[in-house]
Amino acid sequence: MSKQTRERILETSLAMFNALGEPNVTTNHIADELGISPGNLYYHYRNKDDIVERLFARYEARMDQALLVPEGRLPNLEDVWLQLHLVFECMWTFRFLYRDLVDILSRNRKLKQRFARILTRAASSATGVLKGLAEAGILRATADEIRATAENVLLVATFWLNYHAVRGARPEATQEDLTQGIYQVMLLIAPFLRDAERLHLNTLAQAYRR
Amino acid sequence: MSKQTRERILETSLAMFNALGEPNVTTNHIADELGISPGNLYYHYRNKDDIVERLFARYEARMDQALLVPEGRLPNLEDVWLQLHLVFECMWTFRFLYRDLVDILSRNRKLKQRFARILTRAASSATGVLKGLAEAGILRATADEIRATAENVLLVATFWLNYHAVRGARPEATQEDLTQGIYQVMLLIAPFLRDAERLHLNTLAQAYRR
DNA sequence: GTCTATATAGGGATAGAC
DNA sequence: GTCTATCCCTATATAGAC
Repeated sequence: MSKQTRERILETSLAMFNALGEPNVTTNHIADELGISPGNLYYHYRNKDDIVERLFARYEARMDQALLVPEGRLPNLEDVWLQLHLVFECMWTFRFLYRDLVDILSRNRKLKQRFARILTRAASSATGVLKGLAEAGILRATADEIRATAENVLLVATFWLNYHAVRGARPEATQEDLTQGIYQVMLLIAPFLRDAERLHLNTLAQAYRR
Repeated sequence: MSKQTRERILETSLAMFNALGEPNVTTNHIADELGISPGNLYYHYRNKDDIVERLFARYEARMDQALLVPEGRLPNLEDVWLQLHLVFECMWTFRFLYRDLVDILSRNRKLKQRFARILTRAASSATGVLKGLAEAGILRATADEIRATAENVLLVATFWLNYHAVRGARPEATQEDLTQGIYQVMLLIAPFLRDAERLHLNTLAQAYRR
């Protein structure tokens, strides 16, 4: 049973963090929800931060995967869609992290460094893809424009869920809200696309107006 | 002395919230810092949330001012710069609010509604300015592009400080970091500007590359 | 592995003296 | 207005029995 309980604690913690926000979930809440004693929980994990770190490791591994860029050929817009879906689904799965990002990272230096590393990887991925699109003639932008746009892509993606939570009335997001975020990112690069692709994208995006 | 203490509590709370994050500052900390007793603090304010609400009211009033759009004439780029400065300085003054935005608003329905109202006003202000720039011939974009861009302007502005904190290594931001955020917003609308203005803006922005 | 019981610490908040 | 003293409650974490 040991391994199962250990795993169940992680899963339940993730679910509760996502539902209520990490600061609002105590180790007692988690134990209660699982129907185990607080002492038992502390047998499996040293403390709450330990649980957060384990969850972060999973997040990190998944995001590293999502940020991989197809090698050996120039990217196209389909690649961008796919990658954005992978990234947004990863963010959604570990959304508790994004909800209280600054606070969580400020309490744990290691996590802050690791998250900064992910952002750096994401920046280089975004820049690489945009450069590839430019090389393929799908997009037209100067190096400066690409750098600035990549930065805004990171920012919008990172905080889309927070923005949505604060802007919208409904408490929980749906798959459709995620897609809306993806469009919001795509519209950052739309102005630099060839006419055909830009018009196509704008048409698609209309379906997701708030 | 009564009025002075009441006011000093607000000022010290704001400073400590900004420096340490609102969740990490207790009423006892505030009283200690002021050199008064916790009981005295509770004489002036019902609870911590009361303090947060008073600070929010000041934030709200100042942001409402910053969001006013010049009436009776079409806007120009100078107006945009000025307004962004006012908005960013307001956000900076009350940055504790933005640091833990989702958590703070989730604990207080009134604040959530009032913040949503501000965002709505900001959206209509941004849209109005962009439309005005289009009308003045400074900018060229479809109604859909304007709407999407206004949304991204809000998002980037709202979370710029968080993004900067999480991305950069240095803990506290400076006036220069604020200016960087303003450029980041300006670069959202750059692709839609007339050639002369776009080139000028891109040149200016280079000085603020990270 | 799991439980019960408990230690410790801290935060929010109030009563009553001055 | 201000302080001291205190209460209540909750959260983290550990010890020791089963």
